[in-house]
Order: sequence, then structure tokens, then C-alpha cells
Amino acid sequence: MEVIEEKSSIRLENLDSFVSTHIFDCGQAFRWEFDGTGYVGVVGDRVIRVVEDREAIILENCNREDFKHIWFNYFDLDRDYAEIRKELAKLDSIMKRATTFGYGIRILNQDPWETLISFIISANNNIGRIGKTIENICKVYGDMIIWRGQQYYKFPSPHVLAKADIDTLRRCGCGYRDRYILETAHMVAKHEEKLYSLKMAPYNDAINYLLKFPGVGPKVADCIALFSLGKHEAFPVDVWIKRIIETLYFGGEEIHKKDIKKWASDKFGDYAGFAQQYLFYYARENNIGK
DNA sequence: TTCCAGGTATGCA
DNA sequence: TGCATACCTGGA
Repeated sequence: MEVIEEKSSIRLENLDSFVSTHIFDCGQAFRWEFDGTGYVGVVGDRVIRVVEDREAIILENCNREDFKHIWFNYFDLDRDYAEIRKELAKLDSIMKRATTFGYGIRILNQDPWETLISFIISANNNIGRIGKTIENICKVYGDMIIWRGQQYYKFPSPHVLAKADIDTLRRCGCGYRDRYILETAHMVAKHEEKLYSLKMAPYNDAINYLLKFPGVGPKVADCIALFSLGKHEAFPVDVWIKRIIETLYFGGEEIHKKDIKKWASDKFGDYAGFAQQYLFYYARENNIGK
């Protein structure tokens, strides 16, 4: 990969395995929006726009320092995804097709706090409403950023959200999850560093800690572990993945979620999280398991 | 009008 | 432990 600094942007050439739609439409992040030619996202206190220009990836509103300290890690650019695909493709013809189809998928390294709240909101919810609710919370409680004359909003800190008004959260579209969010914000505000220290903890310890937050069950905990704590052995089983696995691997037979997790862990091991993303994107885009 | 959507909490056997 | 049920909300 070559990193070329241009006027207020970074151009990445010869970057393997990076396709915006694969990355932003595989269910891992909620704050990336397609504007017709590129994806705009608010990450931390930055607004960034990702554009694909033939063989290159352009990161707009980014300089070399930001790229080195923020985006290189955020986009997981240190990882050899070609190697991961190669290993998964060896397992069976389904994984071979799935990794070929979603060849540009990357698992983002997102902020644990934002990911925690976002996936509490995601429970028993639909994608459209999850995004809207998160955006409303940011508009009410997050600081504004202006870029190219447009207003964007940061995700609020645990301390700010801990002081939120429950009725306002409800009006943001949280529904009955309002109290989970408020309680979780209180808990994190008290021991914020603990949440971040889970990046260094073993998978099981991280999951057990996450399960203590109200509104966090096994599926949400796995999403947080995978998308923000670097636990790639996590295999979140939602209704989609359940149906996809049942359809593709068990001839439509009904399998308990717990058994699917065990099966995935045995089959994919440390690559389970990547496998989940390839399968999810492949099946959804091809209407498998609907 | 009714049902469902990327689960979790709760109560009961 | 395992299972059934309720739960905000808005779009189909």
C-alpha cells in the first residue's frame, strides 16, 4: 500500500481488500452514509469521506498525521485480509463463494463506548430506525462539527449521556431501550477506562463484563467484542446469521443459537468474526436465508 | 388494522 | 437451565 498525501486528503494506492459497500453495508457500523459517490462518516471528533477512485481509495478531510494515528487502525489496514480469505475459502465451497463475493470487507476498529450504545439500540430493531435513533442522540447530545458547510454531530461521551433526560432519549426513538442506555451510561461514566481495557482482556472476560450492562445479551456483547475490542473469535448470532447458517449448512433444519455459536467456533476458530461478516454480506445481498 | 424487525429482561416451571 | 412472553416504534 502506498500512502500519498494530497490537498486535505490521503490517497491509498495498491490497497488490497477495501470496498466501501462491503465495509459499510455488512452491518458493523451505523453512521456511514452514501452520498452518491462516496461514504461520509463521523468517527470520534472527525468527519471523513471515503471515495473509491478506480484502483485507489481516497480519504477526504484527512492528513498524513491523522492517517497514521487514527485511520490506519480504524480501517484495520495492518491486517492481511487476502490471507484470511484464503484460509476461510479452504474450508468449504460456501466460504469460497462468500469470501469471493465480499472480498473487500474489513472489520473496523470502532470506539467501544459508541459501539456499546449503538448495539443496545440495535436489539429487536431494524437498520433504518437504528441509524435514525443514533443520529438523533448525536444531534441532541453531541458537539457539532462543520465540514464543507454541513453540520455533523459527534457521538456524546458517557458523562454527557449519563446526564441525559429519559424522556428526551425516548423522543430520540430509543423506545424501551431508553433506560438501558441511561443506566449503561452511568456505569461506563464511573469506570470508563475499564471498558477500554477490555481490548487487552481475553474474549470470555470481555464478554462477561459486557453482559453486566442492561440491554446487553449474548448477541450484542459479541458485536461489541468483534467491532470495537478486536475479538475476532466472536461470532454474533442474530436471526439473519441463524437462518443463513441453517440454510447453507444444515439444509434448513432449525438449530439453536447456542449450538450455532459452538459450531462456528469449532469450524472457524480465531477467524469466526471474519467468517460471520463474509457470510452475512453474501447471504443478504443474494437473498439467502430470507 | 396487524405484523414484524439485526434481542433482552423477566417470570415461572 | 429452559422456555414463553412483553417490549418502543414505524413502515409495509
